[in-house]
Amino acid sequence: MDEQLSKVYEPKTIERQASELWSSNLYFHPNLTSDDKDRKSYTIVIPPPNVTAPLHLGHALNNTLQDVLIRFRRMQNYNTLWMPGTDHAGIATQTVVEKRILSEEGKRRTDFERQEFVGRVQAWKDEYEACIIGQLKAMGCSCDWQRTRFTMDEVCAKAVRAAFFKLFKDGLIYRGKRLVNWDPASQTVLADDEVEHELVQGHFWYLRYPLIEPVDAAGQRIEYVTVATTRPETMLGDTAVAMNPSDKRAEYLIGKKVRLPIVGRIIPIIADEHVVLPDADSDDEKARFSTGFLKVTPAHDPDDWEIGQRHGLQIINVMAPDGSISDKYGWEDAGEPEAQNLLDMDRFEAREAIVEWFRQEKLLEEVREYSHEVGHSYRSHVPIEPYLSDQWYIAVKEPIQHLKDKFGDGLIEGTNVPQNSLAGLALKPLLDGRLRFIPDRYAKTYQAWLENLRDWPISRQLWWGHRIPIWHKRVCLTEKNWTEELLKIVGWDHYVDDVKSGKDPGNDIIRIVRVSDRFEVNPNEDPLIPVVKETEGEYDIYVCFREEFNAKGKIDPYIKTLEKGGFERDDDVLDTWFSSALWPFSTMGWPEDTPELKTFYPGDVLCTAREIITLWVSRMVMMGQYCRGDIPFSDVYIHAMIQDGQGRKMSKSLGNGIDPLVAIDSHGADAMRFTLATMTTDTQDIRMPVESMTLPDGRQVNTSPKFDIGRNFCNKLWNASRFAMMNLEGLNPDEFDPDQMDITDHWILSRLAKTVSDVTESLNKFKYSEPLAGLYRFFWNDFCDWYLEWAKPRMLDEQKKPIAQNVLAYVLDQTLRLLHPFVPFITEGIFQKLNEIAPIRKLGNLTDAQETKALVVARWPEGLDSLTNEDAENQINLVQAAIRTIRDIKSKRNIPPGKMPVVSAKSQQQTVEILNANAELIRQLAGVKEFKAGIALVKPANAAISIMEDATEVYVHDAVDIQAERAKLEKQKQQIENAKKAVEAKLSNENFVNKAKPQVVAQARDRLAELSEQLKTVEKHLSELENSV
RNA sequence: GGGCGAUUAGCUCAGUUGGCUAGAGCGCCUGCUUUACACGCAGGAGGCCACAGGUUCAAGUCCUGUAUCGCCCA
Repeated sequence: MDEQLSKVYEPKTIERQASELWSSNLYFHPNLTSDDKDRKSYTIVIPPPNVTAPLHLGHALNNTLQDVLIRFRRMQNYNTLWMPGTDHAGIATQTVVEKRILSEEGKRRTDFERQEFVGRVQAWKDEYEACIIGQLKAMGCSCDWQRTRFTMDEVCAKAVRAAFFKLFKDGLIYRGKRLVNWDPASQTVLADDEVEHELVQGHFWYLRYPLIEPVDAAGQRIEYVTVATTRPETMLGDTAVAMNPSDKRAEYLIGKKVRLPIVGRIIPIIADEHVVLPDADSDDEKARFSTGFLKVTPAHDPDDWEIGQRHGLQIINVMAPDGSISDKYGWEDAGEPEAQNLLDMDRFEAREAIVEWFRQEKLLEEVREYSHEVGHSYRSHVPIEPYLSDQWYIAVKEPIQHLKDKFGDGLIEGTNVPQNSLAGLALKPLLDGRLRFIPDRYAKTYQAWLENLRDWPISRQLWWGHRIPIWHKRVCLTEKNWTEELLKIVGWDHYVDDVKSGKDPGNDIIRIVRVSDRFEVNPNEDPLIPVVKETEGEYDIYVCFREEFNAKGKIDPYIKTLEKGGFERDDDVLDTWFSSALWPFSTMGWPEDTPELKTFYPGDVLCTAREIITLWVSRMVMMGQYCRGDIPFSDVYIHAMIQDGQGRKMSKSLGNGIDPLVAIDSHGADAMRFTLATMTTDTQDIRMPVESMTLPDGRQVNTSPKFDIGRNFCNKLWNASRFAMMNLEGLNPDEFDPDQMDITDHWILSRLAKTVSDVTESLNKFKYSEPLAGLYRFFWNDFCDWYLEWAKPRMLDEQKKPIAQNVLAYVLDQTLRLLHPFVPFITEGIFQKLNEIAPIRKLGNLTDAQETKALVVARWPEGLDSLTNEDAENQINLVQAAIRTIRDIKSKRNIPPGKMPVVSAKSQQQTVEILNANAELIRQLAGVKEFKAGIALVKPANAAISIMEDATEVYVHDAVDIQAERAKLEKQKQQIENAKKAVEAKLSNENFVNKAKPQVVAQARDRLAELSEQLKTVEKHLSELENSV
């Protein structure tokens, strides 16, 4: 046996063997046959990792925690599904591929055909998907690999089209002109939560705008107004100057006009409450920097946009999509030579030039230092530009009429969120308690986000992603041509008929929108919009197809006809979160009502990091409710973020990240999992000191000494099991007789029983560190340090051996089961060997570890309560205390471990009985020749003494050292007196005695008695020492 | 600017509803080739629980404020 198992645990082999066992038996692949009908299901859907890059340590944590949960539930006989897969991560992946192609081939995206470029990204995706799945497998994730999905595979794409159609049909998707967060570098729009705010050292520039005519204000002549701005380049698009109506100067200036420098545009001074009044002493920084005059640039600032809307101001966009100054995107009065000079300059270059111009013209009044938050693209990291752009939006606060019956209507109390709006569908379950966050403080983040949610822009100017399933044509409809034009749209006449007759429109949804005012033609009311002279103009026609129509294969000829008629498919793709939102059910085959959906939806847990709460969790709940009518999971577990030893985020740029595969190589997958799980408490951050090391192949990589914790544990588990199995040869369950169990058997079974219930309870509460700490204590400090040591001589005794063997096998079996969710490989490996050596682990009628071929599907321990034994635990506690006391004396007196002194102890009757009954256990582990306790024993003159907590006196014979003895007793006396004083003070306080809980008072009294007894004993021996000198 | 969190042994962290004589692992010190394990065994040292007030018989734990650090969101 010991030949087969090496002394040091070597993870590689065991990891490979266990993986093969699991995958060849499809243990992670739940089948949907009828015999599983009665089992409760348990579902976790993986938050799909990005295919942008390999997994980092944060993913390792995230997936370890999910795997612990799913393995725990699988062992509890739930029908478990852990759905794996990856996310296409539109902008991120496209960006990395673009970068790679640029650096390796010097080509840009636009040098490729769209299909060709997408193919290149696809190749990247294939590479990284394989890498990621490999990493997950290496970590031991028990995902259902047969059902692995990708957000852009056909199963998910179908769901995306179906969901889009549903939203479009319900009128929740619309096209809008808005200021968006524009990333000029990647030239795409970003959602609010993709904008990172960074503190930037900038300036406030004070620019003078001359009035057309000077104004007399209370005898003072005003020739110009001064605006303060942090972004002078936007002044080219100014269409007003605003001031607060309560400003003293307002009465003279409102309604007057200024000439915009450089451009020469004449713009009005308007009144708006939004403008901050200047106040040099204010706590409000804005007031300190304000001049009272605000330049208004509706096309380049969100606040100004609002002001523009309120006052009907002109909207002038002065930039090209790449952030350079341009007169081709809405700026029509750029005729002045000064303005012409600025064209094609980058926005920051233009800033310099404009400031310089003002300086030259003596219109620059002042420049002040100012640090402020500036939004940056989370991808390209350039400052975002508020940019006017046409985008598709989802109306998130629009009530959805046909969901009124199911979800109710009207506003959710205390909010402006309608119950039957998408935001409402996500918020309500939280308020109803059906959706839970763990730790629950995160519920607040979720709630606040939903309550303040604005419409969700879903279009992205990318090539990598789900292309928006809309065909569009802009036509000029006139009184004369409109009938003919509309009839060109295949099916428009049938469509109108269907809608009018109340039938569900069949294969498509068609929307016609007048460009000038966004008026939408309603086929119900205006079946064939009679276009008259006043309504002539440009119209946008949008067509979206029903997914079932697509499925029937009828769509292609239809589209051909459309395209012949001048329709084009929208170029943009959907926001990545759109497909992520569908992930909990798109992976299971929605919109079909598949067996998977019936069995595993709604799921149970989403396990993720806190920045995902808004991006992902909320949208999954929203779309789960909307598409499938139920929440996708009831528990959202939010885990910590891993930081390096200095509390910094792990990142590529800092080079402080740890590759999970490196951790697995250096310490083993189980060790990594153990460490990650043991560090997982309710906190927001985990600090993981990072150390650089050189691999045998010369690579310089990062790892963490923290993984030693896990490795040491695995090594201990390995060796204890190895030792146990060396002693289990020939085990015969029939030779077990419960009456012959000794106290250590009763004790370890009692400790096991408690550990089982503690671990189970903790896991039910999503605790990780707690159950692992409990298991650590049980396995290492109880089982290894004491039980195994006491069992050694029993294994040499033919009488006692069968009992010890059976208990040992059983306890080891149960321990492996409890540890399995945390350290699956090593436990499975040991379990397989245990099955060979001791196939049946049962203790007569007491308990039975059900047989099973593999630990991964073994039953979770339960129902061991009858094995708890307080008497055995109390006795062993006392025995252990006595052993520690003796060991301490031996150590202090420099008695070599091999030397076996005679030891006696004096105590009260009950203790004496316990000590004598277990004298053999004490002799064994304290290393003494003889042990005897008595109530009236006298300390031999040459004995060293130690006084235990309960005042038991322990005498180690032939070991006296008067000096040391006295010092020790004096020190102990001091300690006891201090403790005694504190308790006495407590007890002499009437309020304490009267007000504290009775058991607390009783406890204090007991303590006092104990301390008095100890003190008496210590003093007695001190005085004896004095006398003996 | 809004929200959340952290501050306990040299380091990384536990410490449930106040009852603490404040724990663990690593590190440190002393001893040990004790036939499972030196990735180990035995023993030990080490803490005004960030600071200042308050509530309470009792505060690491509850409240208020201050300081430092971090994260999320706008």
